[in-house]
Amino acid sequence: MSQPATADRILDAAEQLFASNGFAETSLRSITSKAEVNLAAVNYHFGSKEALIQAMFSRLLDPFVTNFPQMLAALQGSEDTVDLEGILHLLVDQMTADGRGRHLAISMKLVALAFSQGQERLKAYLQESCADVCQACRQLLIKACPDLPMADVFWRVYFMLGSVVFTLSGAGTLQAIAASDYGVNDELEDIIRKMVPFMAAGLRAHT
Amino acid sequence: MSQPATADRILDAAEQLFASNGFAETSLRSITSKAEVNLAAVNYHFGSKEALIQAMFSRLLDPFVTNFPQMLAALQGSEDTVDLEGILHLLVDQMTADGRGRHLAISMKLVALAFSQGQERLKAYLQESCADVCQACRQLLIKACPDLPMADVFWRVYFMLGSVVFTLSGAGTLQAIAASDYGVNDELEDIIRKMVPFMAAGLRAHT
DNA sequence: TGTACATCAGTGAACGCGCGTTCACTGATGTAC
DNA sequence: TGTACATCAGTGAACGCGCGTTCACTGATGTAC
Repeated sequence: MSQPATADRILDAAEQLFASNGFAETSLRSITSKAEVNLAAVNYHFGSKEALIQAMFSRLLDPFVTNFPQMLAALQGSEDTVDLEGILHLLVDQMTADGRGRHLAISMKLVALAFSQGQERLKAYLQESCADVCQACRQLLIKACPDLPMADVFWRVYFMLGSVVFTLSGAGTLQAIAASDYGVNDELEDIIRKMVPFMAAGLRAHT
Repeated sequence: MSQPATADRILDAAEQLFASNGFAETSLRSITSKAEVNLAAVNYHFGSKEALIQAMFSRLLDPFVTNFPQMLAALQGSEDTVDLEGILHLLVDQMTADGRGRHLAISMKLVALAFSQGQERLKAYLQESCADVCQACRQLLIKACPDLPMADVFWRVYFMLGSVVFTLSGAGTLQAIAASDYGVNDELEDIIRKMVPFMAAGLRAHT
């Protein structure tokens, strides 16, 4: 019966404004103004600014966290020799699915933001909801790199995560530099694909 | 004649508080309280909160930007075949020089913060003051990887920067996880050194 | 050497602004009898 | 079918709090004559 779109309009505006300005820098007034809803609607639908931020991350991550296990299962079911590039390309495909170009950059900005200036509550929530996914990835990578000590796999997962989050969250700026200094016009998807050989080689490197 | 330490005490407190809480989240009152100086001293010495943030980054980056060229010169003077691992280890040594362990994590947090939630003014300043250093690094890496297209070197520099900034800025949390889940107690310096083979292999990877 | 003035480093109290939040209220839709 | 009540979605105006900033002021040090 056509759910009222107010809450979603608030979340849409919040994503964009938080991503480009930060959490404390973005006022509820600017969000409700962009979403064209009443100021009090935020507290009516979400309860508080902090709860709005959590709800925003839930909407962003829940589909990913839900889809991930079956994606991994499909991958593991096929063979028992694991192809590193195959895993990474699958992750990339997952991220770039259904043409969510701009949205991906926004998501990564929000993740970077949460890590660098989020409150403890938010970080704990993110760590908890990603723990399984991270664990599953790590298992897969350990299998794909049997010669590498587990502690090294651990760190290299974060090295890769850093590359992805940093590059994609700053993609807008970096694309502009690349275009003006090197005349290359890489789309976001091109940049992500360029990461695959870099990360695969990094993972395979001898300690 | 023993310069008054007030301004430096403010900068010290600002570094720590901004790094752990963010710019807008940290009030001048909390900074001056930690520094044990009068609230009005910030505006007396720096003019505004924004100017304080810029001054903090200046103090942080200026020594690095100043030292960097002669460091590179020393490296280039030695031979004309450039050793990739040699460059990276030199950068690592530069970062970990004079036992600035905790300080490095704080610096990286501030850089991550500036990228993800800084105002345009600050980002422009950082980009400008790092442009030469970045350019010099890129030249060196292009020489070290003659088979790689320049545009790829460009992107891979940011992949590496992302690994470094992300991992070091979250080092505290990650070290705790590593210790509890894998029983490894890597110091900050160990983590940075682990990055060298990862990044070198990533740089050498075929596109 | 002494006096007058200038600069410097800091201080305490107040200012006004923008913020997140609250509250009494409205109008539409759903449900019970 | 009609009436009474309940719930839901939203609204407009106000509240008080904490913020960055300002300003008149103080006391110490330096400089000129």
